[in-house]
Amino acid sequence: MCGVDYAFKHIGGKYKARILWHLNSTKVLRYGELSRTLPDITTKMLTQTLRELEDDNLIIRKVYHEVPPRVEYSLSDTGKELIPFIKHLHNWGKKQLEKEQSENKYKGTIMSCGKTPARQSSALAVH
Amino acid sequence: MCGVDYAFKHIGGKYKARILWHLNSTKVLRYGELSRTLPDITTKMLTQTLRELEDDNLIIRKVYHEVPPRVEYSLSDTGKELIPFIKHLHNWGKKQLEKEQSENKYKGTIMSCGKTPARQSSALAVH
DNA sequence: CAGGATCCAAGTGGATACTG
DNA sequence: CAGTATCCACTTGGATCCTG
Repeated sequence: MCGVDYAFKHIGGKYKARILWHLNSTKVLRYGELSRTLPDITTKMLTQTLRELEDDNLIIRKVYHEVPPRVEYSLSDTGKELIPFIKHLHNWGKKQLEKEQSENKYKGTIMSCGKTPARQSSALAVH
Repeated sequence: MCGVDYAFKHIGGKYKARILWHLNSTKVLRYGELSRTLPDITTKMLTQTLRELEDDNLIIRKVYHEVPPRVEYSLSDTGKELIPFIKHLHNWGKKQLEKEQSENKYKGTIMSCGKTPARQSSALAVH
């Protein structure tokens, strides 16, 4: 077990980083707001993910005993420590996405003159 | 699709970050060396993970056509851009682990990334 | 409104045997 | 040495319906 392993175990998964990221920009979000912020998430996954984040002390869950019920989620101090890295990751991912997009513009027009070369025959191979 | 999503898709998984991390400390590693560095990985997972990293242009695969065969892996420039953030993650994870250990949650857990400590080179300290 | 409970499909990783 | 090839267990996440 190492730090990298540990970290990925706790903030890996499909939605955790995104939830932390959104909580950082908005400071506090209700359950329904989170649900709308992540349009593709199901209630099961949202609840489950929030529980895990709470168990790991990355977010704070505040329940208001009202009718109708209200629950607010915000970043804990430990969770805030992850923001710089998520930001780095976000920028890197965005850059790569843009790079891929500009490459895809020419896909199928100029680039495809022949068969795609096999992996082993790449220019990197030393003969 | 957002940057965070993209990034996690490409460096998520059980071994990717660890492989990049080790490649950073050692600069270049052969297949067998990586296998020994990550004692719990199977050849199937190691090969598969390396292929994905290569397809995403995060590592460079250099084949020497010798007998016995030799293949060396190293970080690409894009891969190197990920190191600062993996470092952040590593430190955060280590800190959390130590916090938990002092709470006796993980009694007897051995903390290390792989077999060889792979002393941090001076180049790493630059960041 | 903020979940809980099931059931199920897809994806991820492991064990083992074999190869150029 | 550096992988392939199968087969299989487990985990993750999705769909749907229900509730205090």
